[in-house]
Amino acid sequence: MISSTEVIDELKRIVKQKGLKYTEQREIVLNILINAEGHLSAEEIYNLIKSKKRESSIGIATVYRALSFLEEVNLITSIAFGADGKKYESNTKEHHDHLICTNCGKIVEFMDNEIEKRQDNVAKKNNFKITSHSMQLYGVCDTCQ
Amino acid sequence: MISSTEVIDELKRIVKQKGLKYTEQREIVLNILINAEGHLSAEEIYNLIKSKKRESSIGIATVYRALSFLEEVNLITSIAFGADGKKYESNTKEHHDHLICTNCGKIVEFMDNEIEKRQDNVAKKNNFKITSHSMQLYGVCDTCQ
DNA sequence: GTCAATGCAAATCGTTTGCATGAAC
DNA sequence: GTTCATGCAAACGATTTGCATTGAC
Repeated sequence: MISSTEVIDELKRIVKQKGLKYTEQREIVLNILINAEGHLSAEEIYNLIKSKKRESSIGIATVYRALSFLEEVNLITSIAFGADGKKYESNTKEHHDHLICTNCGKIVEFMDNEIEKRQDNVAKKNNFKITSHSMQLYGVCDTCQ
Repeated sequence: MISSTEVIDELKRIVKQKGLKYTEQREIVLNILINAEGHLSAEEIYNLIKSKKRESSIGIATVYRALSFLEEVNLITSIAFGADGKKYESNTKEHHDHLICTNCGKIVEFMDNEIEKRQDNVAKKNNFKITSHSMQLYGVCDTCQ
């Protein structure tokens, strides 16, 4: 687990190293994801920014550009939750998979070392060099049953 | 594994039972998915129909409507492959997961009983009643490395 | 004849792009 | 001052909808 200031510093480092510019907007987007409980869509992030700090405006295009950039430099990760489109989470979190309630939308994160090991195994057997994986279990949660 | 005529009969049964109408279009879409090797998008199915039988026309909207319907009654399943949008496969196939090459798009299907077992376990521990799951391993395949 | 399904075109949604302007360096 | 990032609006691709017509029953 990495602290949030460390991630922001990392962003500054990457931006400088690439000869790019450090902007408030990229920091805001990253900060929101660091402090977010769950997984956010581009639109949700956009709305959060607009409602929280009404003095500074931000364009939805900038949110998308920031998200692509942050994912490219591996500070955040996107996951495609069914039809709902892409959602993002910051990489400050440990790796984990998702249990999703199809009724209320509740998401429980979990991690199973044995599954991870077996996934690597499957990949090896098929001569794939794994870069990432995505695993979601869909069902009905405790309270919704 | 279920035979393709059985699936078509199943479709006829469901349609009748729901008091709906049996149309050639729904049958065509289902048939394409039954006979398809891999996973097809709505657009790919649409193009297949247009090229194969140029006498009968079909609208893209009808393809989408047929796909939603068939998924709803559980004759086909959709999977969201990253940014490429939804793809469909018929439920005649055994359950399996996917290994996806991020370079050439090649998809390898696999099945691991131990992983399945562990998934059920995780669900039980969290009091979820699992309805389905989706698992994709992303990486670079043999020939692309 | 009734009602659902279709085909088409228009509408909508999420996302991306072009371009002039503004901000970081 | 140069160059990258931004904001806006227009463009885009995938999917959905409204509506008049067609086809299954």
